[in-house]
Amino acid sequence: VSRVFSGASKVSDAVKQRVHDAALSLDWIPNAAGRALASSRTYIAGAIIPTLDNEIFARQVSGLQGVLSRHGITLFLGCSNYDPDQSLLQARAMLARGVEALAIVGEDHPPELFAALRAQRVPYVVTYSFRQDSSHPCIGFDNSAAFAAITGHLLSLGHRRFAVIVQPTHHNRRVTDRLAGIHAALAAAGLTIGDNALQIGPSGLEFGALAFERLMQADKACRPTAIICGNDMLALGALGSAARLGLVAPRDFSITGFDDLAISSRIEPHLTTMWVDNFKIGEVAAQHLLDVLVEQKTPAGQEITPVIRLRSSSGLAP
Amino acid sequence: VSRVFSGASKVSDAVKQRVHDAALSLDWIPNAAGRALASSRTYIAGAIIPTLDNEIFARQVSGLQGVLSRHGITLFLGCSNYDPDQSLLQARAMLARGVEALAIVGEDHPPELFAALRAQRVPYVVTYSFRQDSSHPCIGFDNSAAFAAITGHLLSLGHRRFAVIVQPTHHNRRVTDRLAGIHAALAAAGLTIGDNALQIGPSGLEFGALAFERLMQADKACRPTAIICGNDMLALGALGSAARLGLVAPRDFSITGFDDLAISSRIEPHLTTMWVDNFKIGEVAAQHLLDVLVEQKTPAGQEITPVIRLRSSSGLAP
DNA sequence: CTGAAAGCGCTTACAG
DNA sequence: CTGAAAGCGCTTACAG
Repeated sequence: VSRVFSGASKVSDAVKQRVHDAALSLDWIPNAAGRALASSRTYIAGAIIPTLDNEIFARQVSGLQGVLSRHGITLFLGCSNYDPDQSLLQARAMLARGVEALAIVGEDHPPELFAALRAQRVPYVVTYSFRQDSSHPCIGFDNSAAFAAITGHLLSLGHRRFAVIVQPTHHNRRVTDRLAGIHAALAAAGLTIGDNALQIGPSGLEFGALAFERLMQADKACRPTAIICGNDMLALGALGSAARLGLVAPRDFSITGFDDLAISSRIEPHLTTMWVDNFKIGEVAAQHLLDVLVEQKTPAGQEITPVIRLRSSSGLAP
Repeated sequence: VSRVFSGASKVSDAVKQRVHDAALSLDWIPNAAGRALASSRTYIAGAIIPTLDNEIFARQVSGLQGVLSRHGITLFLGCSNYDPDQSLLQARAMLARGVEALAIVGEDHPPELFAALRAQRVPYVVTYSFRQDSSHPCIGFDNSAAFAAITGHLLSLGHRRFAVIVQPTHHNRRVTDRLAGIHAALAAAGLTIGDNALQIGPSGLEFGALAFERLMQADKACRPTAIICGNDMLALGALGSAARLGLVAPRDFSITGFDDLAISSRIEPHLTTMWVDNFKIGEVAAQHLLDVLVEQKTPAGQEITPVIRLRSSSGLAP
């Protein structure tokens, strides 16, 4: 039975047939626990992401799942909800169940998590974030460079008064890196962001709207002319607010997002933003893990470059 | 070691300590395959959804995953991409890996899939769809009744010329049911949908926009005054198209969606739609499966009633 | 409370 | 090509 089910080995067709018939009539399928124990292979991989509520992570999981299932590997999914304790728990549960490889979004996790992966000799890749000097194999993009590029675009349009609306930075190095990129690009132009011009709050339309109102309460002479948002949702929320206040981009202000959601190019004004191929990140991550598992390669990183989409929400400074 | 790690049994504190110390210094964690083989429990459940690209399914998986992981159960995730062959393959892979329970979106899957679940005695629930006379335990809502309700709302506003924009019906009973609900409600009012007034195409902004243009090419006297869309994305696409054509809801036409995406209440006009608590569907599904696993209950269904959100995209017929 | 042993369902040499 | 046996790492009575 084992020889028949574990593929191409020397079994006569007659026996093969007999085994298959018996399996069919008994509803028998091989037991993975027995196989795992005997072969020390589980054909299971894991993915840990912050949340499925954000389509960028959902797309990554799609990419991972597609490639892995084509190679006979089933995927465990865990969500940390941006809580490092949760990501550690999920990782431990997956290790105990014998995952052979793990993809995890970002590198801001407890050191115990990476230590456990090393101790169990489970190959892993960090996805979404990419830093040249990271101690982990990364598949993603440089958050700092991406936001420096957006800032550079707005500077080239003549903007001098900047504001920023971003997600919480707590346990989220990606956001910290984005802020660092903005600060660096502004500093190179001799500019800074004032205390009131940095709005930090929950990712979503709601806070984008609120933050925009706060920013625009200032005297017209001091108001920011360029608003950099940490993602499209925040920017779309801000644009909703602008419509209610009678402010129009790019006449009264310029605004940028990040992610290039489907809706962002289909509302007025079309949103200037950056697109990251998250599906590809998932696929590349899966391929890297397979390379390590199947061909014993050492896991390397790979940078996936985001693409800037210049649209009508950004224009020359007034 | 087994007694220490499998929880509360009679082991002296001294031995407990010694075992934990040894485990720590050796980076030892229990092997799930051995445990599964000896105990015939795997602590694994599975979820099969059409796609993660749709936030309604992503939310459902979040709900499932949260409840299950709190009960020590890890979740396999599979996506079928609306392909019945894929859902069968994924289900088989999960059964072979010993899932103890399965949640699967919708009931339009190959009979072999449900037969395999029964043969392996793996409890399952069908999610998202709910039909009183279904042969499966369902946790979700009645797609037909939901769309009959939307149609009823538009009828009560005096509309008599209806059009429909929906997703492909192939291998997707949920869409067929939605159409049936619309047809039934219209038939009760002595109305039908003309051939040209039924637009079927890929779910998304793109096709929504295209379908709307097609519908509005007709003479003003024959144009539909009420457009029922299969989901919010199609409706938002249609509204984008309307803006370009200079048509305004609810003055020139009324339009409805389904899902109540975050953006739907934040663009002009606010979209009339229906909201389904998909997170709750996931949580309830997980709880039902746990009830079956832990307390040997027989799986029952549960209806999760959608909520209609009346907003400014629908109004009195011209 | 502790130790020793059988057995869960496979894979993998090994002998024929 | 086929059969028989050891062993993977646990759990679970059982004896003490």
